[in-house]
Amino acid sequence: MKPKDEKKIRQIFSATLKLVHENGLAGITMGEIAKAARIATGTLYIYFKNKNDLINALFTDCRKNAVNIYFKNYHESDPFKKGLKVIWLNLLKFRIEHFEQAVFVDQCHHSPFITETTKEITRKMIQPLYKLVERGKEEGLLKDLDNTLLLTFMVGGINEFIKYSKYSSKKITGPQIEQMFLLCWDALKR
Amino acid sequence: MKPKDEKKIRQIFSATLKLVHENGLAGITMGEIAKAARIATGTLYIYFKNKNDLINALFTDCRKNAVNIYFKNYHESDPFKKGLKVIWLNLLKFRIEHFEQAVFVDQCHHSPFITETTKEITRKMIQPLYKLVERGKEEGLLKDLDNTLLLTFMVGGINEFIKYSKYSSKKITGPQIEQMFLLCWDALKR
DNA sequence: TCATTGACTGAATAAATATTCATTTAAATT
DNA sequence: AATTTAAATGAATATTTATTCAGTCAATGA
Repeated sequence: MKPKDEKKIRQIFSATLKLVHENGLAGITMGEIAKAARIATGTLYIYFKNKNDLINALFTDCRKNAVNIYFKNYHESDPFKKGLKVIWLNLLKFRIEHFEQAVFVDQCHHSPFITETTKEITRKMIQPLYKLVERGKEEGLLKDLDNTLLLTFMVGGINEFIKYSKYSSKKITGPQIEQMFLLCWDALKR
Repeated sequence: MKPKDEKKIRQIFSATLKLVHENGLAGITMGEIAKAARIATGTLYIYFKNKNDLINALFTDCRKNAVNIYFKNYHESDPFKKGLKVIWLNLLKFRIEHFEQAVFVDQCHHSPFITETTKEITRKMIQPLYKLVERGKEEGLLKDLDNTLLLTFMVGGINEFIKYSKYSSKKITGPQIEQMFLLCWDALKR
């Protein structure tokens, strides 16, 4: 028998991400996805029960990718500020390199495709970041405010800047990255 | 003859915003919009040539609403920090009260509906904010960095925090607002 | 009051899109 | 090499959705 080609799933996923980035969730059809993935429309239905399933599977996949990367190279033993910067850079890098995923995930949050259970994944994902901020407060290095407040400021600045840089197709430079972290740190530090 | 009912346009707009907030751009149909606006499907086509036109008109309307509000109560003669806070509060308040518009506009940026010319509106809209930041730098109060960098950090924190608060349906409190501005100011100030 | 005009309706039609399925193809097993 | 099994195809079908239109209604001006 012929086995399923696991590579096809990657093809389908990246075709979908590309199309959603260009046209949004509102602008994708199964036909176009298949074409972009260089397979027949019917083949999509071998790998996914239907459009809904495909989108939900891709959403879950994106979230997994993201969470795997956040804590890369972070060691509890590092001094707090250094550790924070490692994670902050991971967040930044991931968002720059996988902007398509960010666009897709954002759109999914208001869409008829994603189920409430799938959304739940996102909430679980950010738990470790809460711990990080908690540590910073315990060490007296961060402002003693809502974790959410601190985290959203940390993430919001990154997200917004990358959005603008992508829309105006300007590359982000090394010095800009340093400056961004400075802004972030000045905001959060006690 | 019977005149067009201008109130209907508002009905159509707010029905569309409501539906997009719930189901995203991918989840709206002309039929549902009509139903939510309590009119017949055909009537939509009296006010708008087609779906595309409706969406573009709504987009333009949203942008106008936003820009009208940003500089409310701001006087050049106010000291910089006070003026900044006025505008910052306007941004915040608008985003909280018209979150549906924010979701809609965001989704439109990656959609097959919105034309490049319509998007141009957004770019023009933020020009006055650049001037504001420029003033802060001239007065030596803000960090001497990219305007875009400063602005995106100012806006990004707001947007992200509101997003989280809406998704978890937690009301934003007065003290939180003060704390948010503190974070923002600490980030931007020299 | 009546005639005219254009808004308004919603069922009918057209167009777009998701999904199925008969057939073909390719890998694995005997 | 022959047989089996499931993947792969893409045209056909089903479904959903945008758009039209013939008929009705309501405001206006003569």
